[in-house]
Amino acid sequence: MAVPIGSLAPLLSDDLLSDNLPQSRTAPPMALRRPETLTTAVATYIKDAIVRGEFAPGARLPEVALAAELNTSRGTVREALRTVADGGLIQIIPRRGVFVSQLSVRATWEITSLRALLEPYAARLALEASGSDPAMLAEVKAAFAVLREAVATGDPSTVADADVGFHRSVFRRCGHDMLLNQLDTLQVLSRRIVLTNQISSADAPTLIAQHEPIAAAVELRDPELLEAAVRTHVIEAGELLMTRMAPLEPNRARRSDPNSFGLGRWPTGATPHPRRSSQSARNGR
Amino acid sequence: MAVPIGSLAPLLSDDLLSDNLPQSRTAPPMALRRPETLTTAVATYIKDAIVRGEFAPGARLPEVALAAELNTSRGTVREALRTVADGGLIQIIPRRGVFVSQLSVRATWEITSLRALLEPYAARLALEASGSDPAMLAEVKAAFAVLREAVATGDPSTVADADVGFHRSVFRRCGHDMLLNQLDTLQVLSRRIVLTNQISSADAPTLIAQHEPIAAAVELRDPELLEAAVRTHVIEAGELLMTRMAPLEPNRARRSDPNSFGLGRWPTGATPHPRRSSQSARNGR
DNA sequence: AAGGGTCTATTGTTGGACAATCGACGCAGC
DNA sequence: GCTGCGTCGATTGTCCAACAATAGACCCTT
Repeated sequence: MAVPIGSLAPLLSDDLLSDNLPQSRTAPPMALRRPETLTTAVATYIKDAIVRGEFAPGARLPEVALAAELNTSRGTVREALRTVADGGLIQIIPRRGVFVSQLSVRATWEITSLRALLEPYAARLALEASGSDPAMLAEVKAAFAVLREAVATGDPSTVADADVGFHRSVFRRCGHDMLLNQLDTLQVLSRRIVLTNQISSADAPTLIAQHEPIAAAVELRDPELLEAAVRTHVIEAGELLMTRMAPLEPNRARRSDPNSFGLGRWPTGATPHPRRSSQSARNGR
Repeated sequence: MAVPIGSLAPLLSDDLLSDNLPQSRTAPPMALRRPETLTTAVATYIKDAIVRGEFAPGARLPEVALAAELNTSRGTVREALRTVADGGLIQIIPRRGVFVSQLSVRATWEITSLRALLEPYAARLALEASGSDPAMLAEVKAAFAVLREAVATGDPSTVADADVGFHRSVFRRCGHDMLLNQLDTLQVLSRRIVLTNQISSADAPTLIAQHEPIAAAVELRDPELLEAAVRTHVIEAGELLMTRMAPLEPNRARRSDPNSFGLGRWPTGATPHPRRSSQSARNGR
């Protein structure tokens, strides 16, 4: 009974729960303090499972089944679900249940445009905040290396992780908590879309090529150039995804305004890398 | 007993709950369908109470007290709290409780910079989507009128509401759900900050003056001008708030980088209201 | 095949219960 | 007097068992 949700049980019931039981006497390893609460653990687990593609878009997540699989109470699962819902990964419909959110072209556009707006700014803040500290550059370079490696392996999941890692290395030090949260959330959503629309190994060169300018801009310590590079990449990647998934989405066509979103509606680049060239600037894209 | 949280009880126990009880036989007014669930009601109530200033920043919100005041179970309150937490109004610290989030200068900077980034874009999308439809302009004008009126009354709360209303009228039709959500959330946060840092009636003229260009840009149907106007206003308003609250925040000074955020770190305007003459056309894209 | 009625699975919500933890209080020792 | 260490209380985290309400599926009738 209980809809087979996936291979959830083994992980939680054995690892997390045991970590949650009797250990109050055994000199709590201060370093390993678990800031987590069971609810948190469940939430991140569900989140991961979704991102990992364990649940198809539109799939339903019944509370009882989850609770059973995870060996927790319904209440805990409910709380966890509300938490996950903020990330946009699932959708809670009042008396009908929670569903893994769909990956529509429109959603992709929304996510991409948001990223195209936020990420360049964050990157610039990070670079400016870094000053002459080489830490950021080192991190970006390392992330880039990881990305190359990942691409070499060809494993989509590994590539996706590396991609996320690279981007994060660029904006991580932005010193803007809200912004960072936003971007992390958006990236999770992006990653999920990327993974479900298999990036063929044919895209590998493109992938590397697109990231190149970003790393370069960091190396040059040119905030404006970095901004432009990040924006360009985010938009191009988004467009690739959208064009690739468009044919797979037949319905949705009868929208009053067919291309009210569609390609092209991107944020105009802040500082269209202005001086640096008289005005190639114009179309950040 | 039970920490007196505020005048919560009267509203919920009498209004919302009654709406939640027996009415299944009385031909459910389809129009008035309550998409709400008790949890939702509690959540919005708490949210409103905070925004209304009923709870001071840093105040604690004990679950039991809330549950008692609202005549609901702890579970429901907990769920509601998790929901409210996403908005950033409260902060849940794992085994310590939930607290009304602080209104620091830094938080103000984060909120403002985010708005300065998102709102202009949203406004532009809305304007472009509106095409020649006069609906948007009408709405903006109406909202502006309401704002003038509100300023005339001098009631801070009314003014704040009118301000929020005006802004929303400008970006509401952006056709970008995520963006809209973001902005609504940010606006709630902004509003709270504005209200706690009493905008004296002396600011009235400034307030009106700052909104003027926005309405004008909408009337001219000039997306770039609108973008610039919105960005300028958001930033100026934010700076006003920050300078006003800075002196009240003595600590926080010993940050390694005192003005790692202070004024000036704003997103460079896409088109820092530069020309508008020669080639604004360009963005027809 | 359409309409309507019933049934069932799931969600929303409650109440009570217990362990774990954080912070406060108060006591002892320097 | 101040610092450090147990105790205690209040609050949170988590579970359980139960019930009403609802949405959707199923089945029956016409």
